[in-house]
Amino acid sequence: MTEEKAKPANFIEKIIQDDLAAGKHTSITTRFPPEPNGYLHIGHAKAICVNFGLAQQFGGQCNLRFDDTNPEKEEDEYVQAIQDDVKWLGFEWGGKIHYTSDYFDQLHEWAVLLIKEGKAYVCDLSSDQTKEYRGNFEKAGTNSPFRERSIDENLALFEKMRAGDFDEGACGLRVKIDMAAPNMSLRDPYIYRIKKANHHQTGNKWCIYPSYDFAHGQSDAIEGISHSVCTLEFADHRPLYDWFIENLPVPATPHQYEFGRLNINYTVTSKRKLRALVESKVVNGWDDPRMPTISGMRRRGYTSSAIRNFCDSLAVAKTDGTVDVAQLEFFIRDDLNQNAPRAMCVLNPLKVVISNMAADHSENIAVANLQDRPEMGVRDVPFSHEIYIDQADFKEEYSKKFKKKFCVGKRIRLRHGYVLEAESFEKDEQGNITQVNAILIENTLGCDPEDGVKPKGVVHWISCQHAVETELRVYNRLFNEANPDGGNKDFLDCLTQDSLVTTTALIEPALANAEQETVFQFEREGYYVADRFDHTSEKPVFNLTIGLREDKALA
RNA sequence: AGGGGUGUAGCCAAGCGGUAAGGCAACUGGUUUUGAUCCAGUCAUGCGUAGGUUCGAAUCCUGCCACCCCUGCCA
Repeated sequence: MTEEKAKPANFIEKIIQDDLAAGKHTSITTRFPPEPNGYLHIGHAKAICVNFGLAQQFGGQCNLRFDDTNPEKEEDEYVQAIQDDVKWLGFEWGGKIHYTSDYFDQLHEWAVLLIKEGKAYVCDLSSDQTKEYRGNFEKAGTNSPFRERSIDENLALFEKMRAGDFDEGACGLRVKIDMAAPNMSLRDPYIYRIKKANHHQTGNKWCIYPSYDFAHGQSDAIEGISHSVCTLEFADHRPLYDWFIENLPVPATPHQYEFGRLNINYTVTSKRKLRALVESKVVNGWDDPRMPTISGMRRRGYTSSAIRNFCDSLAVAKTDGTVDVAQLEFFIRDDLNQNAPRAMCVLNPLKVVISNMAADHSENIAVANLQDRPEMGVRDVPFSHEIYIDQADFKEEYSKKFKKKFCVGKRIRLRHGYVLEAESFEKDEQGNITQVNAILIENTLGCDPEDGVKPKGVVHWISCQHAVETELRVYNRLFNEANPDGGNKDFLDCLTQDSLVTTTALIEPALANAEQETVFQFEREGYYVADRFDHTSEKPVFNLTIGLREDKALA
């Protein structure tokens, strides 16, 4: 075991440690509670890692609960996709999947109880009137004229709401707290509203639905959640959360803790904006490789362990900062560098003819898929007298900046192969170099030239007659602004024009048989993944996951 | 009559009265059959700011400033 410095505990871990030490809990239970109204994104990945991570760390359990209190915005497509994403990230939820809608009967019963205790009332104010009565930051609100309705009247009215006798918006159930509270969420919040929508789980059973505030804490209590961890914007709701727990005969007393949500520069992490990108067809769906959705990153070739490592590197604190994308990219490269098999792909082919090699000669060079990882296997790379290298690797004239490039009179090492020496090159009418003529230095497979003249550089290559064509989808960042949704900018005005460039390239024959979703490092070029859906051996398709780091001095 | 949060390097942060951890980025060198990786090293006399308490303050106190969130029958 290597002695690594322990990561300092974050404030939530400390709270849990204290609770456990004080005997407040013998075990802990957390929950990840997405609303199924869109796909999960990198911000959710952090929440998932925090909640499931806490459960793992303290030997507890984490529930997956769909917070489905607003049927108008939700769909079963999303509940399926969310499950796939959580599983793919590598987490297992405790027991069955939970839905807030599982508790609609109980929640309704508790709402009736609040009415019976004189703590809730049916309010007929329109939404505009409600807004006026609520007051504002500087001014206290005023009580609704319906606040003092009798318990019997409220009971009857609420039953009529439930029975579907009222139109949407005609009235709602509110809890009687304090219209003068400085915390706006305490000014008689609505806890039930009329929505005559079909619900993806409960169908047409209900036409009234509990609000987030009325459902969340009680659901936590029902499930025995000990630590309900959410993001900072819910901090104002905590007093309300606690109010329901105190005023209702709930089976447990969960507590809410808030941490700062994840922001990353050059990307947007709000479902609303991601949905806009999908609906305006800026991208090809929620799983477009340019999307910061979990399914998009997956299709991009990001691995789940890289995403988890990134999330674990993040602070769980109350600050609201913006993490540099470079930090995400570091963890992607770090994982791929250690695990991605290597292969060769030539993006801009330049033919090299080897004059001292028989035209009908061809041989297979056995190449390890990943150095120092023999279990990753070996493949045959065919070699013959005509090969392609990348145009960028041949220079007409030698220069110090390009000391590792190929040029006439200089030697170059073919990656995993022989050493070549360039003799001449040919140009077309436009002045483009069309062919390089070279000689092969004998006995240089796996060893240096016997004359002691070692090549300075190494280039990747493909045998002409064995090359396989592939489609390459080269992705750049979607936004050209570090903060696309900052200030008074419209994030749709910050889109990069060439966020997707589709080209063709030449790959080793072995790559055509790659399994979908396998990420390779195309040596000296970058990491590319065989597309999860479109790649086949007949028509290979690779997506750029991320480029290799580059020496800035050479750019 | 506003309330709730937060300010430590370019970015993310640890620190909880004893003299500024760590990661990313950047920059120097070295190794290298990937200009990748890897290895070694550099990078805050300073903790939003002004005072105060103390032998000693990023840590305690006071004032001020800045930023984020809250006025959905969304979550």
